[in-house]
Amino acid sequence: MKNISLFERNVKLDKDKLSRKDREYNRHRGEILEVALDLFSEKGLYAVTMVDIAKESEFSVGTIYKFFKNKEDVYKSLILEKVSEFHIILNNAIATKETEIEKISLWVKEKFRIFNENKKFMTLYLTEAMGIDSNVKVGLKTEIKKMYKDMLNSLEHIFKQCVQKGIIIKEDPHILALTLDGISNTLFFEHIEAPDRYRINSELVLKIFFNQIKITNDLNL
Amino acid sequence: MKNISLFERNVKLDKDKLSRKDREYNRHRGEILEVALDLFSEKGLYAVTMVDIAKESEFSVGTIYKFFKNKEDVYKSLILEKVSEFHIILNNAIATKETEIEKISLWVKEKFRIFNENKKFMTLYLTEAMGIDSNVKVGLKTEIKKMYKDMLNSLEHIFKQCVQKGIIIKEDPHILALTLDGISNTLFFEHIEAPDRYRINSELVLKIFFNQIKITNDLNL
Amino acid sequence: MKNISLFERNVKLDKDKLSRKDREYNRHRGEILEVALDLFSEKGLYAVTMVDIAKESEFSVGTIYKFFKNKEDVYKSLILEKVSEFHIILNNAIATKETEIEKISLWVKEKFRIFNENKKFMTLYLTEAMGIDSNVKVGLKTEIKKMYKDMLNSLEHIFKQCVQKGIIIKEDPHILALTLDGISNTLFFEHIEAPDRYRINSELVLKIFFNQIKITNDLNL
Amino acid sequence: MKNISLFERNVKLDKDKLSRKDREYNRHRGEILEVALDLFSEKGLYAVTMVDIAKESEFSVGTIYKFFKNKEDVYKSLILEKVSEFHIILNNAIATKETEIEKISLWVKEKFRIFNENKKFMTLYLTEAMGIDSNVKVGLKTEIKKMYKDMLNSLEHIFKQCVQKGIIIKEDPHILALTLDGISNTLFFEHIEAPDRYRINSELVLKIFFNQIKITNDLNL
DNA sequence: TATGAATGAGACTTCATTCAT
DNA sequence: AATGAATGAAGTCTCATTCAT
Repeated sequence: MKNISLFERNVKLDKDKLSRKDREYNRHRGEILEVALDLFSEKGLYAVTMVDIAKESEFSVGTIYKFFKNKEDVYKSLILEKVSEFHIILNNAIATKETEIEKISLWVKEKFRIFNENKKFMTLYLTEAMGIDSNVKVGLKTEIKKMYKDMLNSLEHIFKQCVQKGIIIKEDPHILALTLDGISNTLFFEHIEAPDRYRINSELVLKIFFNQIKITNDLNL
Repeated sequence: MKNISLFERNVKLDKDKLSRKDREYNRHRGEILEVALDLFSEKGLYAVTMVDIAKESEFSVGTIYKFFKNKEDVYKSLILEKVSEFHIILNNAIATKETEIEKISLWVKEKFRIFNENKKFMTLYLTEAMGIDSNVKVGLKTEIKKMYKDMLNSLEHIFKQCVQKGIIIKEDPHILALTLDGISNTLFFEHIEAPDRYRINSELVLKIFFNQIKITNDLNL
Repeated sequence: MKNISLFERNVKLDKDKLSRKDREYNRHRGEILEVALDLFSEKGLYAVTMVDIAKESEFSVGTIYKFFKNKEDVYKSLILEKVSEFHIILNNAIATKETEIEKISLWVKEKFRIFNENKKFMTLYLTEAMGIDSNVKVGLKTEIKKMYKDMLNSLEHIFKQCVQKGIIIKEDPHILALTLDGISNTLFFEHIEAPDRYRINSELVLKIFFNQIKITNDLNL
Repeated sequence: MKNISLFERNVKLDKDKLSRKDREYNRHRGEILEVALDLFSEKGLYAVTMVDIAKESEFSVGTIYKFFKNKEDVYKSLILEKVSEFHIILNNAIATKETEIEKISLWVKEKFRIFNENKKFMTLYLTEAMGIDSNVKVGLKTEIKKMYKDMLNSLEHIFKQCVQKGIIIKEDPHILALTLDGISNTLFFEHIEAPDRYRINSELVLKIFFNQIKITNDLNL
């Protein structure tokens, strides 16, 4: 059991004054999700049993069911709450800056930070975002896709403005947003798996994305 | 049931002269894998039962177990055999061309073709490649990662030569290979999900990868 | 929550001078049983949880256990106390009248009143009286049967006297008592389920029971 | 395990030529229902576990689920199939005879036979017919009530003709049908519980039902 | 050889009951 | 004294796997 729970913190932030009961409730719920994250990210939804979660969280099985409707609900809550939080952070990053380039730059920086601070979770998330929908019977993927689309839209909007301002090449903003997201996912993922092998960070991603790969102009593609 | 099985073909290629028995065996095995691909890619490993596979393939459950040791074995065989095939195709693509740029270009072209011809499978594959290790109890991910690394190494080797020849910017070849793989995965995946919305193809990926994104040089990243 | 509880009243009758504490105790106990009756008669013993009873009665689960040893005890108390009350009423009915016919007549009248005033309960009761013994693990049925037998004995005794006095045909008084009970249960039950369709009341039951069904005497049975 | 299964027999009667497989299926299904009847009639729906049924029927739990969707399905199948059969027998009894009195007479005779040959079942049936609907979540009672109403309608129809022909007193035929059903249920039920104490049989029920109870005409009801 | 009925371990889930606060 | 959070035993149900035919 971890002492500090990311999930708990999030819940607590929303409401300032909570009764002791409510604070306990949030703390316990957070502890369960924390444990569930560890287990799910290590073994996947189906290889983790409710008894596993109970044992690891030092609650009884019955108690888990006081907080969550069923196993799927644990999984979905875990993912959706955290993804939602991430997308808010990324959208905020975009909002706080003036110029388009600064926005994009901060977006990548924040994303790198999120990857680093939530290594376990990111594997789970990316798997779910790509994967077969029916990992969870009722549309976890659908909900994630929707959130992902929203997030990508914000990025897309910025690229649109970049193109209009003539800062970057004329290319479909959606494609550009996808590209930046794809590059950052791939490189940050590599960073998570082997943090010390390559000097991967947000600067590298931006450099790769914005710099020319080619030097000569006569590449015959 | 499809009449033609990709899986069957692969097996047949290995051995030239096969008895009718063996040919039948290979055809049956391929039919089962074909059905399994349909089911797994639609519902995931855990939502598909052996009875499902039996019914859909019009074999009995017992017969499935004549071909595969257990359910895991069906899943692993399905993925590993196909991935192996893909990587061979991609490596061949690299081998047949003279110049580095041609190699890379064909590599992307072939990858695009593979994505298009194996839409169902690619989702499954990318999920497994990213995902939780123990989707299958013993290390499917490990084996896939190994094959992925081999494939990436070949690509990396080409970039190394590109850098040496001064064709492209000085950047770690591994990072460059990852980047090209990441961009192509992301865009081809989008193409699979919404084939008609954006004009995604291998040319686009190459263009994005090799062209400069930025126009002005004074981006303050 | 009903304000007035039948159960409370019964308990209070037994003891004349009760402290405020005891009076409260009885009132609370009655309120719980009242709620339990509603729930059990609607959904049956197994579909009602202690939490249901607690919520509906606005007591805590722990408090319910202060009044009753366990869930079975709630159910048994509910049924036995009410059945006991009914049988007392019916026996009193018999005792207050002079002639046998008046006794029987009042017995049926009172039974009709009881059915009408306790529609929910009667379903529960008749189910238990007929039903499987182990609805409640230890012999609720046995206890009910004993009370039922006592009640029927009183009726039987009257029929015995009727037969002796030559008022009615010579038939085993037990059979006659059963018959009257059976007819009244069946018709009153129908009355409960569809109160307005047929003019069922105590007079009808008496008329049916005492009148000849046949007109001609040459029925070939 | 009983060797002979009432349930099996019924199924077999319907279709003359069945494959060995189908015959085995029907026999096994019948054996399970036979065991289930024993257990349910003794302990009730909720006190019997699927493991009980499995052990007693000498099948595995999984096998029970091959034949029945769930525990409720075992219970419902058990009751509905048998009740249906009974009602067919009773309706046939009515159809085969000429005069109304003969019809009624045979109806009661057949009912007595059914009670005697299905002692265990009748308790279960009558409980279910009266009881709380939610013994089985989805409307077993509703289905039973419908069948009961159909059966009673046939009886009612005969009484209507009796009244028209002036054979019996003018009374609502529905009430008369209910009365006969009520008397027979009550007395036959007593017979089941204590077969040797009273000479209860179909003749007695008919005699009670058709004979005058009273002798003098000056009963003051 | 092919079949698919049967198995039973093991998962999920519920809820009567307890007991620390 | 009253509460209701926590417990965990026990039930339902699934499905990979086996094996008699």
